[in-house]
Amino acid sequence: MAMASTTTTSPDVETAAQRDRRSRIVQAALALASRGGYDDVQMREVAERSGVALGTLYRYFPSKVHLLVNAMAHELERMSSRLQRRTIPGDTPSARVEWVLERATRSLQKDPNLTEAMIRAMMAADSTVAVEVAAVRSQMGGMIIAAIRGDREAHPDDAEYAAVLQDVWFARQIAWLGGRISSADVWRDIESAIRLVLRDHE
Amino acid sequence: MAMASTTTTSPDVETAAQRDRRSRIVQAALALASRGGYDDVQMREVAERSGVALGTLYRYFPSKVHLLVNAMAHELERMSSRLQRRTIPGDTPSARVEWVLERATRSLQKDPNLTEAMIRAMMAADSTVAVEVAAVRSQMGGMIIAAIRGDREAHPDDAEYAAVLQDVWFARQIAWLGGRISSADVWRDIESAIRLVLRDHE
DNA sequence: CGGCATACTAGAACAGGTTCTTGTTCTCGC
DNA sequence: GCGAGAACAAGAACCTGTTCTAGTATGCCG
Repeated sequence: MAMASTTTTSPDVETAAQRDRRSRIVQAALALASRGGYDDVQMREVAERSGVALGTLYRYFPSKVHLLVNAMAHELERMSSRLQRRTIPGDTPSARVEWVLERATRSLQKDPNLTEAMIRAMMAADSTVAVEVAAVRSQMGGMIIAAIRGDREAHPDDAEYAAVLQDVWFARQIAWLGGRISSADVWRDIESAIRLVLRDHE
Repeated sequence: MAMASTTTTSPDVETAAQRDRRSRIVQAALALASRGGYDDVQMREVAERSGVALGTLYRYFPSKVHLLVNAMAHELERMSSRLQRRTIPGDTPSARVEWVLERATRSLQKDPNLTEAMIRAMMAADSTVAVEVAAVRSQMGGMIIAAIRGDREAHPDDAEYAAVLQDVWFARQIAWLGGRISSADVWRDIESAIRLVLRDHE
């Protein structure tokens, strides 16, 4: 199954024009998501705004969910790379994880519509989006694990703690989207879960 | 805001025929969900099978999500009332919660299509479905809290533990739906979260 | 240059959730 | 029994995600 053949440029490699299109599409999606959330990201309008035909949009992103999960990965990547440029403050794993997750939560909730769009896409993801979803989770997991670890050496259970915290984090966001808890509750619940999960892991 | 007025029977109270329609609708939804999951529950077919007009279906359940979340509450209610009729085995909270959640998980996964339909509906629920979603969560939370407690007296943190475990439970179901983990992993992950969360609470 | 696959555009077409319209039936107070 | 309003049936209509069709442009290999 090596590189397929010789047609056009080799697969995987996009021309500059294509990178440009892809980027315009993601930007348009983010803008629309920010304006009115998940429902306001309408594929026809994304296509129009990014100056591509509807069919082309679907060539780049095979569904609305793919598009939005990709956009989320894009946003998390920015957040994560900003994080890696500094040392996480805090003397205990809980403190550091709280710092990181609070920052991420606040940063996302500054733009509730955008957050709603991304979280809903994550939830709606079926197995055809598994790869993209995995990218998002690994980005997020990486941030949490780094925070647990701090400057100490890795602990084998770190990944498990991170996974539970990530689950709670997503679940609380959903509860918030579902109007079941307030924006303030989101953070209170997450904080309490962090302490609960990391209580001995000082 | 007392009882509105005199028209028809008083609000809230359904006639026998209406209870019957509602029940037929839920049954039809469950049957279709069981046949092909969320996508196979098509409102036109639910209406047809339950012998009501599409408009009537929408009078009873204002959206597909409402319908399916209601169906889930319905199923959990059955499960919960079966549980209340016996003593939960196990000497520790972990053991009891494992017993309950494993039973619930297995019972649901016996019918993966149905489970998929219900979980997806839970995920898709926005604030207009808050009441129904709350019912599902409280049903589930009640089962977990009862298991934590066992025959001892209640502990103030029980609800918090139950909330985290429920979050993990839902999140793992989603991961499974999303094809990111296997059916076996679902249970393994939940079990490990139970032990993690309840480790001191013996 | 001549083919030829691929990418793209424009727009129609399809599918299923939701809404709306029109006419009928049921319920209840009088 | 009668009239008013709620509930219902039947089906058209609408909206948006997705797919399909026809035609055009582009890049590449011989």
